[in-house]
Amino acid sequence: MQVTSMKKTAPKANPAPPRRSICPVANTLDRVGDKWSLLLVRDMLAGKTTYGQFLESPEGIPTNILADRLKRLEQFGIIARSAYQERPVRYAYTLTTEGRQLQRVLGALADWGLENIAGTKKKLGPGSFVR
Amino acid sequence: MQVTSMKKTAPKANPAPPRRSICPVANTLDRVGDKWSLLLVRDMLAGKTTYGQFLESPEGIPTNILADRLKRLEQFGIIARSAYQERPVRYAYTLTTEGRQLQRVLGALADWGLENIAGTKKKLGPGSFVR
DNA sequence: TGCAAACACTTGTAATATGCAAGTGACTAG
DNA sequence: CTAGTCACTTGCATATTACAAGTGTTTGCA
Repeated sequence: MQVTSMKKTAPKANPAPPRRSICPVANTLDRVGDKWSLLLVRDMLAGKTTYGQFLESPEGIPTNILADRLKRLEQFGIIARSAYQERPVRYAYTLTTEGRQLQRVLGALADWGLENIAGTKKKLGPGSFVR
Repeated sequence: MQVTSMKKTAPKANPAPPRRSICPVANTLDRVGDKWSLLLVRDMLAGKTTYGQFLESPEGIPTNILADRLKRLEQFGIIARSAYQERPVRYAYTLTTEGRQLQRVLGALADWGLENIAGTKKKLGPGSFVR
């Protein structure tokens, strides 16, 4: 099939999603403002790196949501994917520098929950990200 | 009406929604982990109190979502509703002590956005909640 | 050589949430 | 009496989420 013009192949890869406002809070929420994204960041801060490890978390993220969120977070530059072995290829997901800076957000969310929601507990130990 | 046993009439009014885990982050996200709730908290920290004022924010929250979120946040004890005038009755929504403590979360989200998302700006002035 | 199992997903489908437009009721100003 | 405002509610189309099941690649083991 002959291509007579390149009209359809856009010069930009992504058409830049419309932003709700210039507010930094609104823009941050558009990236991680859902029920799952920040839990994945939490898990990565705690040292988890693989798809299987994320599935083990007690909240029980559905597999399709997990795949979607990993893709989104990677597109936003919050996490990076790298193969940690070939044959079979296995991927490790880790936080970028940007992603690691979300630690302050996670810490604030955790503090609020511990103070204001009965029955919440921080799991201390080597894997804990808090402070 | 005779009550032979109290098995069915629960001592609690609400059946307590199932929690995903005891993690303070997950529980906090179950209350405010969506695209709109924290923007309303932001607006209230900035001094807004009425339904109409929330609608004016640049993000453009739909009216049904606004009504729903105000109800939810009130149920969670994050905001309180009070009539500031009778005839016609008009309501003011304000943060509770718990709600005001979300300021740390908002501050962290704003800081992250300002550092990592190009084009975001904090609107300084009398209404700014940052710090 | 065959077979079960693990990993990292993808697909299908139903339930739920969101976004948009329009409508409602109580009042108020002209 | 009419138009307009405020604070919502309702209907409906679309999008997102949750749950279950399936896929392809590879390894361990009999």
